[in-house]
Amino acid sequence: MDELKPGEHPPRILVVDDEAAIRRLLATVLESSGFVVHLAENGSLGLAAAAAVRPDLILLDLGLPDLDGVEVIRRLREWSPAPIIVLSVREREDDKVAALDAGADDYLTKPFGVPELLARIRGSLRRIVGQAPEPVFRSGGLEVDLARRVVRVADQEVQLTPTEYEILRILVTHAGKVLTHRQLLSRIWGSSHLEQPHVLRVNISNLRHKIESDPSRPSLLLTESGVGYRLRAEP
Amino acid sequence: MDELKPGEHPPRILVVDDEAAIRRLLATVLESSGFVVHLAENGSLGLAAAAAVRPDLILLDLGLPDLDGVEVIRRLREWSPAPIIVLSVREREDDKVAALDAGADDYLTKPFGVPELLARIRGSLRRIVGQAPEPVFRSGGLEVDLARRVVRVADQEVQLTPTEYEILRILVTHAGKVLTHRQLLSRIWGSSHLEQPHVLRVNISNLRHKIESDPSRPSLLLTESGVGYRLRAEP
DNA sequence: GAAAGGTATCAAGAAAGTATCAAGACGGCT
DNA sequence: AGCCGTCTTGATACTTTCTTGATACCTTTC
Repeated sequence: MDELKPGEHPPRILVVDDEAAIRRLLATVLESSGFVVHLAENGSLGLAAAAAVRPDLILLDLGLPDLDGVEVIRRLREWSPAPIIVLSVREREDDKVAALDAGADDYLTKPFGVPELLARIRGSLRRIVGQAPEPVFRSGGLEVDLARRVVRVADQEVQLTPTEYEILRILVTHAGKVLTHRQLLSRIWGSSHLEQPHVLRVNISNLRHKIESDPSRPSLLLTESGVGYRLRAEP
Repeated sequence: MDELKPGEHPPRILVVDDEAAIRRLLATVLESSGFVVHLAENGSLGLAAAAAVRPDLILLDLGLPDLDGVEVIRRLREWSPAPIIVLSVREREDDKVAALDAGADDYLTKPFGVPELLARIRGSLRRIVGQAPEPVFRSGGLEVDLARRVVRVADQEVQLTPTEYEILRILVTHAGKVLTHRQLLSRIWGSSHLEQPHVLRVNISNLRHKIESDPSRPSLLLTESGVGYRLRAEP
């Protein structure tokens, strides 16, 4: 699997299976692979959990006590595009065909090997990368695309230096909140520069001249006198 | 198979398998299901056919006489997003994991049932509806045909060295994004060269002289000082 | 409203990063 | 072996970014 870029969330996986032993096993394995795991023990709970959690991927046992597995797939597919990987003891081909035609993405027969399961999970997740719209911060005329490391002002691309971008990145990821001088200084220059607010001010000033329409009357990058700086978040 | 909307082309499927009997069987089955089928009997021919035919889906036997199946997957994935379903007699989990991690979408062990194969084909095709991007990148006067490995500038073909092409390929597949020096270095020279940006700079410079109209004032291959490089994506 | 502390801006030198040329090393090929 | 194209390496010129100090401005407090 490719390196996870900083700032990306770990994928959420929902496991729907009635056997407690399997739930525990999967939870352990998946969590140690860096996923966030949610568990449900039957179909109705699974559907509810999927709606609540919005998982990035669903592992679904076909043999559930309350609902038919294929029915669960169909109901999920009414609104969720998340990949569904079916786990089942049934070897019968009809079952596989029905599950896949209902909208499942993959089918694994128990007992399955953990490495294969992980590989199929990686594959399914890899396939949906890029279809999900990437988070872009917008406020005023400002647009910050963290994934592409591109900043636009009034649809015009703006060139930022590494430190300027780093300051903006931190402000964006905490948009609306006040960040103290010390917080910014320690995250960008390290704790040795905590008592040198000057270097921060110069950079904030430069940054304003690049992203504010009237740098002397900031509307986005606001000063909180005596405290720090704050990026205005759109309502 | 679901109803084909009028005016839509039937999906093209490329079958790469060295056993004539299986090729014949699949051709019959797939054609009677409404697909257009193309056949290739080894890895090199398969790669060539894929570039020529641009199939919507590829059925690939892993045990080919000339090239390793995983290698074929990797080479396909350099430019093609088409789903790849692996057909193989190998049961070993390692093989499955390797194929899936190389970019295969699915893995079927021979002998497989035809209905299941068709179900998996339907599933894979359903998933890519509307997202098949043209594998030809265009921006400014630059044209990069990833499938044919051909680069043109102002409709004039340009000869790139292997490393130059590899750099360009990575930039194209992440067009618009900033790629850090370290990302580029590790993907082209491996993680041992992470601290040698010089070799990258020389290659970027050479590449610019081949694809930029004014290499000293780059308009496509942009420098992000202190960070890395980025290929301008057309709006 | 004046003083004190905090903030903004400018400009210049230092440091870091980047571009380019060219010479030699390497590897595949006939 | 000798040729070819390609890759690596070193030297050097160039550009961008960072830091720093001087100075003017603003905000808070009394």
